[in-house]
Amino acid sequence: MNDDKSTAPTNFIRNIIDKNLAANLYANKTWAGQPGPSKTHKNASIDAAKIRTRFPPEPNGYLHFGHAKSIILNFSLAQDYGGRCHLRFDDTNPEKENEEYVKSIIDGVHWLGYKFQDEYENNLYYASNYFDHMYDAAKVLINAGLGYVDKQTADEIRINRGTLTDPGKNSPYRDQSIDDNLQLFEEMKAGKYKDGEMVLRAKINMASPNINLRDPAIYRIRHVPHHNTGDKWCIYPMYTFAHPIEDALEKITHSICTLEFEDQRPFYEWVLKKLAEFEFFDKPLPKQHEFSRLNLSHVVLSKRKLIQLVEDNYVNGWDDPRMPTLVGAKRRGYHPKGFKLFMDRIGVSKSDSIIDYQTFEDAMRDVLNQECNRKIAVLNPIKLIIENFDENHTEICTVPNHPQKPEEGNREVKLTKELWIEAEDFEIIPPPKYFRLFPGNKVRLRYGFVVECTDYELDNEGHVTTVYCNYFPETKSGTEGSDSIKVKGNIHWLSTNFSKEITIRNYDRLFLSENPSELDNFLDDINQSSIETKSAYCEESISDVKTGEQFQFERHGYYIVDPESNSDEIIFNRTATLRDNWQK
RNA sequence: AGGGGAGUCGCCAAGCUGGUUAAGGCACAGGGUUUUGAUCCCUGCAUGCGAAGGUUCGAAUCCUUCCUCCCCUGCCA
Repeated sequence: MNDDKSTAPTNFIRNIIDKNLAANLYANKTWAGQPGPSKTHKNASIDAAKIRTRFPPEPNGYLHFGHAKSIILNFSLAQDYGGRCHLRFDDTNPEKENEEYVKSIIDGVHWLGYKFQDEYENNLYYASNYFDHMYDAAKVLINAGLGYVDKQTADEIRINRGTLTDPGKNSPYRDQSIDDNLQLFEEMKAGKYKDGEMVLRAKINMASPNINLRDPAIYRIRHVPHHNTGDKWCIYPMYTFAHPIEDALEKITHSICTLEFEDQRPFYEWVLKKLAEFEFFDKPLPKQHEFSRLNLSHVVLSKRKLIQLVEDNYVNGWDDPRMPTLVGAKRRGYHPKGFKLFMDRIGVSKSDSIIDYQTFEDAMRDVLNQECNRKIAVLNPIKLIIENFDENHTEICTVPNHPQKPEEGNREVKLTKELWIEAEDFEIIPPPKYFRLFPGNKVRLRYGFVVECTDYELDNEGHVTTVYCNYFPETKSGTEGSDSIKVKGNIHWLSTNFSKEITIRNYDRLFLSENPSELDNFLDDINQSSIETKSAYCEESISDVKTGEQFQFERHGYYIVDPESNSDEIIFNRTATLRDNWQK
């Protein structure tokens, strides 16, 4: 599974990096060991990191599968090219961000298996720690006549921005003197003005066909305390201005973001080019590259919709195993290695795409098959009584913990006269090609004996309650006679005397249609049977299991111990079923 | 409508400085192994690269026109 080197990730971003490296673009790039403008890095040594990438989340929500794509992309690039990947909180909007999200994001990145700190560097950064630099950068622009304080209202600015087809109109404050702008900007910072009263704008071109270049706002007034800087600031930079600066301060080489920022790239480049002209930054400057975000079928990934699912209680919180969040994935039993395999398989490109959920699930199965030891569980029990079996006898059966990994060892399971088997493993009138139990048919009790069905019993409603069999003592698994009777069917079982009751939560997809986001109301599309809770029997060896432990219940699927388990009740969440090629 | 992107097998995705039988994965179909109808292993699966023209000995790759889809008019990111 990990020898998936045939699918060796090659994508347009790697091609760009290869080309940049071949051109020796970063040969003279210095790094002072910490972020800063050109003066910080000026006399520093050559950066040991061949490239620098970053994952820059805004701490205003929980990480989801889409973030996982970006995290894995950026960190694996840094890993593969001998570089570094920074985790940077893009916390420039105090109204939405908080520490709780910061913590959960750090946990999520760690959970996926990535480190951003070691004995050499600690690459955990906050955009809010750069506010002084950003303020300085804004003044550089103002001094160069490239920035002005606009007293128009938000509405006026919007109207004067023009439309997609009509050019905008210059602000009456556009030609204010540099000194006035400087003074106004300082007064903004000093708290002299109210929220929204004025804004600092870059002076570019109000007639640009690219709306992002029509004198974008770069600083706004917000008298709101910040989770990191407290009351120090009442003006905050806009993302479009802050982001290129953050990247340049951190000497990022490849600034990778999603497609919707493509139109923003000219401004990103404008900011850096101007600041480099005034020696605020050194070359090489970071370059922005865009890839298409992850879309998964049968899933919603927009923050707004995710919040709705949680707040309106369609799911039980952000870590509900049905949620496409990282905390949900962890609780569902999705494995970090599975995420990486999945990302390798789907690649990175610029085309919009919707990936089958099946592809994701299949990558998980691949990983889980390797990672999980096996257990036996009977989920839908009916009784099987071996008529010719001594009711005082207990037969010890040896069971391998992992069929492909003998080094995982064996365990013992006890077989007695009265057993639980799956209701699905018996049919009164078998469908074509059915090779499990039916009257007259022989089947192997996995790891035990071959039995032949002699009779069965029904309840008042016609449901099978008990199946009667005779066993063939010479056919015990692992003995010479085990092959003396050939059978096709092979079913699992548990002694009614030696089994433990557990709780099972079988999860299924949360949405019925392929693309719920396209629907008028995605909430109508919720799968009402996305969770099924039931009690089941499991082998005794399950008793001392711990939260987070994962197993394959043979012939069923992959299960993980839920945190809500306690000494009285062990709860298992179904991560995924096994593939099933058998159709009736 | 102005600007920016994307269209290669059911779903992804290489290739795209022109020259190979158009990689690979997932899915699917068939076969083998197997005490999980799982895993694993084989085999098959685009005369075709959004469409139409053109250039060329030769085009998915170059040119022209057209079509479809996505993104952009926050003092969000």
